[in-house]
Amino acid sequence: MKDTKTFAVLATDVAVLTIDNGVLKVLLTQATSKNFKGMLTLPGGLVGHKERTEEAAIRVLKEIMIKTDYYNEQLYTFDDPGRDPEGRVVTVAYLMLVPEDEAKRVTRKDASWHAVKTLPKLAYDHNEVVKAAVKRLMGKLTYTNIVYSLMPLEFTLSDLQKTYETALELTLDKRNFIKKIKSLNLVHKTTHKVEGSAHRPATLYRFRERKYKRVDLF
Amino acid sequence: MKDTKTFAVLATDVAVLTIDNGVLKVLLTQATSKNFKGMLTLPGGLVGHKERTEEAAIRVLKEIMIKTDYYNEQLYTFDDPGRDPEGRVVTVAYLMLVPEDEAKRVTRKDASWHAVKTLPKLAYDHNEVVKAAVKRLMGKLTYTNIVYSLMPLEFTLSDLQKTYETALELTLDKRNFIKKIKSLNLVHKTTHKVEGSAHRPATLYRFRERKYKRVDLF
DNA sequence: TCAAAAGTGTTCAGTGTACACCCATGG
DNA sequence: CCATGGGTGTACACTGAACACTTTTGA
Repeated sequence: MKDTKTFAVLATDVAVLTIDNGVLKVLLTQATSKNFKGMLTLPGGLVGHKERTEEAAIRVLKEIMIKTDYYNEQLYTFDDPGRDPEGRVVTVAYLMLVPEDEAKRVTRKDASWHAVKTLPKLAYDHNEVVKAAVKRLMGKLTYTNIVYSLMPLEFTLSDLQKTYETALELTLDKRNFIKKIKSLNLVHKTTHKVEGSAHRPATLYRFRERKYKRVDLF
Repeated sequence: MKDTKTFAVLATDVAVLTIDNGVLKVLLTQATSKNFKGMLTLPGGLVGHKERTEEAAIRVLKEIMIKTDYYNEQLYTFDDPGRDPEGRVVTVAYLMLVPEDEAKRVTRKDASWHAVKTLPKLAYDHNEVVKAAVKRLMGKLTYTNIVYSLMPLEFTLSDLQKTYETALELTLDKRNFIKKIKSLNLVHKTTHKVEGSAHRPATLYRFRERKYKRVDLF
């Protein structure tokens, strides 16, 4: 066996996550393969001969979303020989994070957001992929600053807190949270405030830099 | 392009790391491909048609090492279309950790350990793979208990400390280190001591469990 | 008795946690 | 004036960090 060149079909799938109104969601489309007709699936497709898997992932997403320059990282490679009944398909999965306000900008009709907590059985091993994506997200939220990739340009500190609470499934004390965020120097005030709410207007903040780095949260 | 099935050659490479006498090392073999003749390379090979990449990785390692049931995790998939001059080869890289006392048990003559700090130019993109492996190791040492996979069954607390110091490139205070390790309840004393040293004999310890879990170190 | 590494506690600073009330606005 | 979420400070416990000397052994 060791001298046999093996030709595998190379694919990519992307778990695009966002937080929508206090719910962690993943972007799903309708499966087209005859084996999974009628089921939901992660956006994905085959990789071109000269193409990197990440490029292929972006190419596929461009058919679904207007913008694709969001946080994206390689997640895991799924290689079970039986994962696709049609043959040996190895998929390099990616994790993409989209801010809540951008998540509306999904252009294809068969694509929509689904709460990760209540997913039906997905095509292929995509339930497993989503699980890995959520786990990765939860890990990275606690020891890096990637939360910026889930937030709009300007946001309130309550928004930020809710994002952590939703994604990490915990509740935080408002005063301690703010103290922490301020001590890490991740954000700065803007001169803007949220208008039109039936209560004291919240100050809008921005991240000092939207660039991945390690920081020590919870 | 999106409707073209792409056949890629699927390979696997393993960065096997160990700590040898205060030096972090990686297991390398002689490259055989004509493009990289004479260079060193990570152990690796092509993946069989019905084979998982991890199985293939273990199969390849069995030709080099007596035992292979060490800590092993998928590291990253390297897919640059130009990474192998002979054609499109996508490699799923693994990270394996071997305890110092087991590292002697390398059976093939062309395989040997090399300090990761002073590697020559390796075949393919294997310098990059090693770099990713070391980075992963350093991360996991700080927030999990995988250090067990680098230690022999019994070890002194100084050994353990030196392992962290070597792999993480830092120095630790002995008293604080022991306090930390004890508070995490990771190890327990044995009745054995190290004999024959020209100083007070050190107590040997064991891990309570050699099972991956998150813990909060440094 | 000397050299070498093992083994052991305390103090202090800083961080994490618990906790409650007033503020600004729209309706 | 009421309802709603925004915004703020303090006290205490705990953790992390700095730091030095005695013990046990072999040579």
